[in-house]
Amino acid sequence: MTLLAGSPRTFSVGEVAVDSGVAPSAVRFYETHGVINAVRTAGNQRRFDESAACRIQVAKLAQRAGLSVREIAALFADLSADPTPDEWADVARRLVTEVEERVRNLKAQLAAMESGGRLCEIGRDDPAR
Amino acid sequence: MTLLAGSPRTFSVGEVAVDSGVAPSAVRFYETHGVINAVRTAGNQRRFDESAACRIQVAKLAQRAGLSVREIAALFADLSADPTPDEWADVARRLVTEVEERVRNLKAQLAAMESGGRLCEIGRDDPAR
DNA sequence: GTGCAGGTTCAACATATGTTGAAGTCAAGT
DNA sequence: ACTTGACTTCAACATATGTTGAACCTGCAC
Repeated sequence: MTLLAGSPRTFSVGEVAVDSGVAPSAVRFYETHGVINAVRTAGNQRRFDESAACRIQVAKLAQRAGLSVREIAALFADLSADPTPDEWADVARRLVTEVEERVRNLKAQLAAMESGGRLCEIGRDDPAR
Repeated sequence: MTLLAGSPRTFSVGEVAVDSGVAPSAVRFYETHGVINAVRTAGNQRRFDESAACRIQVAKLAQRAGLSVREIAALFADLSADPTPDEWADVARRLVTEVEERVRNLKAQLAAMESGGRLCEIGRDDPAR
């Protein structure tokens, strides 16, 4: 059943920054843009669960693969705090599907250019030369 | 030998815009940033060779796959005006290599997360729980 | 209970990637 | 030669992705 809450350990902005390898300002930026979620202490300080650093590491790589912060936030939207392996698996599947689609598009265009003989008149008809 | 120049047809900003599916302002932007090259008429108007629209179409897809305009310009730097198939093939090879590397990194991180059992402490050691 | 490292917000700055508008010039058809 | 649509440059604006600094507040260790 695994209904027990895991370790209630939380992390400050600075800790998440170190753990994820980005600047504290970036951690705040990701929170305001929905890539990670925070609760607040009585004194208004952010506290993150242990998935935060992980989300950021994935987000950075997803950005390198062409996804915007908005797209990444949307992708992570289904993820609960301290997500289950199943939740992560679903996110991973959708993420990989998306980036592979983009790579497929790129490759198709390149292949069309090369097989096109001379140059890429892909979407164009060229009736009168 | 094929030393004969191909068709000396050139294209205006507006023509390249239509052929590549971007706005004229974007065509000028790509020229100032080295994605495409222009010569100038006596009256200072840009004239592009027929590879320009093609470069832009590839550039848009490469951007979707995570490359910056600067990176794309660097990739196209070796390309001559009206590039040979060999030149295009070399650019295509390097481009695909780069984007596939990024996808590999993304997948590796995701796999590490899932096989990690619980969550991603990838680069971190966690001596005291 | 005090000190201070590290937290808060907010505004300004910075870079990337473009778009828009003004003011003026070019090219191509008639 | 004129007209007119498309071109030129330049500055301002817009959005995305952050960083930096000022001014102030918290949490924790002593």
